[in-house]
Amino acid sequence: MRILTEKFYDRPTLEVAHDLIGKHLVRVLDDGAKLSGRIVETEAYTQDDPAFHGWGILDRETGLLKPEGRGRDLFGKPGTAYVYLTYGVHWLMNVVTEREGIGGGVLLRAVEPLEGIASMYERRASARKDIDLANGPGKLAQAFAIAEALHNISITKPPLYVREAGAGEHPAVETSCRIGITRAVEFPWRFYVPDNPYVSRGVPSDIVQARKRGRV
DNA sequence: ACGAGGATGCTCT
DNA sequence: GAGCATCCTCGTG
Repeated sequence: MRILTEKFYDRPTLEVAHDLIGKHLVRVLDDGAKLSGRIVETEAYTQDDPAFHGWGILDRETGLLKPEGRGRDLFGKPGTAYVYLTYGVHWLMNVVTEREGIGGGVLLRAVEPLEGIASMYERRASARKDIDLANGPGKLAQAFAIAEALHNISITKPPLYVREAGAGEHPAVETSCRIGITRAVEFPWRFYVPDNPYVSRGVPSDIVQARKRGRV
């Protein structure tokens, strides 16, 4: 099955986020063991998006990029990994999108494990069922041994890449607002496979905020 | 079934 | 010093 090339990621971020659903994320460990999973949930982040890590990198007056800052690498080459630590505890993985110089990223939020499941359980101590292995962005990274060392590497070849799915694997895709954010909560930029049990249990942030308001 | 709270370190629209 | 693109555990029903 074909590996997605740089060209796939060199497109509008929302299209990439949508089209990644159903594809297979593949990780080859140092010992050669292969892990894979079907992508069932993604989120898009663009340079015109206040929730984007690179939001402050682009100077809106001059159009120039600041040289420093965490989100700088989101303006780099499409098809590279953007891996960062959140809450001081969990690694999260994005795929860089859009041509070099334009900011964009797709957060991989959940996969349905396919290969290397026993290996995933070794790193996911609290997982009781396959569903718990990678149904969230932090869990996914842990199951697939994705951390700082893979930041900024190309994801068009081992040890990390995405491949086409088999014929007939074209799941339905639904959208919602994104999960776990406080800015631009109304952007409907989360993509997921409806009724798939491997999708994360998170509640979209627009709903979370509406509930909060209702309680006051 | 929820909901609350803690962990833990990096970044700073 | 606050705020995280989160996850886990331990309460109460």
